[in-house]
Amino acid sequence: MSDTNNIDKIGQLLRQGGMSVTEKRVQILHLFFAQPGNALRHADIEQQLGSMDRVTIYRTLHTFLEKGLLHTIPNADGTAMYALCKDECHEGHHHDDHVHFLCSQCGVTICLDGIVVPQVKLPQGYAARQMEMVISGTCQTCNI
Amino acid sequence: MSDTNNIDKIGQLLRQGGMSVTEKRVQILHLFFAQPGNALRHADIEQQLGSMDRVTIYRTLHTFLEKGLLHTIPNADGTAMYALCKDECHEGHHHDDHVHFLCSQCGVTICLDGIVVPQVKLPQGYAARQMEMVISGTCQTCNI
DNA sequence: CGCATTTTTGCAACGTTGTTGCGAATTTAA
DNA sequence: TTAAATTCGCAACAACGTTGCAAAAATGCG
Ligand SMILES: [Mn+2]
Ligand SMILES: [Mn+2]
Ligand SMILES: [Zn+2]
Ligand SMILES: [Zn+2]
Repeated sequence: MSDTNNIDKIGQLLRQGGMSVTEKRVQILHLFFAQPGNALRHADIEQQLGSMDRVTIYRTLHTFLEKGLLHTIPNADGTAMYALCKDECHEGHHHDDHVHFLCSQCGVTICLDGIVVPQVKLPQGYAARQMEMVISGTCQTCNI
Repeated sequence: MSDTNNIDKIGQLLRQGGMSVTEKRVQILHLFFAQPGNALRHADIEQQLGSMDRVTIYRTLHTFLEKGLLHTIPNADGTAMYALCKDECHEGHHHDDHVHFLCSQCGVTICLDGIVVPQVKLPQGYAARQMEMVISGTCQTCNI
């Protein structure tokens, strides 16, 4: 997908979710569309966008999260990671049942959109609502 | 298991791992043995032990982690959770392949020691080393 | 046991991540 | 174009975690 196509799609997505189309939101969302499967931390965005205020990045990530544009990925180190949702996600209603991969060599976090989190049978009395699966190891690039 | 038995076992475990047996370590480990399947946060320990220094708690958790007495549980909110390892875990070599359950009602995090994380087939080129699975929903107690 | 050595603890100070309040700037809608 | 609503940047704060260092406690040995 070309860069201009991404920018068109971004404006459209924002309006669809009832958000105003601002320069900052477009810039941040553009980073995610540049590498669709990749998760980003707040710090990654701050670094790549140089001059944007920290608080604006935090608030934008929250907005995108609740509007169903991004989802979070649980990780052992304490920092939040965000990645693009598929089109089926909407405001307050996520459909992200895929496995996440964390490369312990290069640090990249990847959505394995094709791999669905397998069901497990819980002990009597437990009711599952959401299942998260994170696999760590070495990624395609680091294995060459 | 009785309280005195726990205290015996705790001293034994510490010596086995080559750690000195100190009052603080015994107190912290005792909390974990009091409710074996339950995970604890730094803040839980600080609250339950009242007068212990924050830094001592952090350092003790790290020590127990690297000695194979505790393992961490990845979670979406940014705080680290710790739970007792099984006997098969040793220094720098964990064997924790069980599913974790997080109750979104009462907040408890539980090791489902009997439920093994299922295998998944990764795309070509990825090499898995560790797999984490966290299921959230409502626990036995909250479902009554 | 008594004593020297090693390890742990508490305190203070600092770093990082994330949140909140508020006025200025931007976006939207009329 | 203009007024209202929203967003942005700054400052200040809070929570979580780390590091250096001196005092206290644990360990090992004669
Ligand atoms: Mn994902
Ligand atoms: Mn566990
Ligand atoms: Zn990699
Ligand atoms: Zn519960």
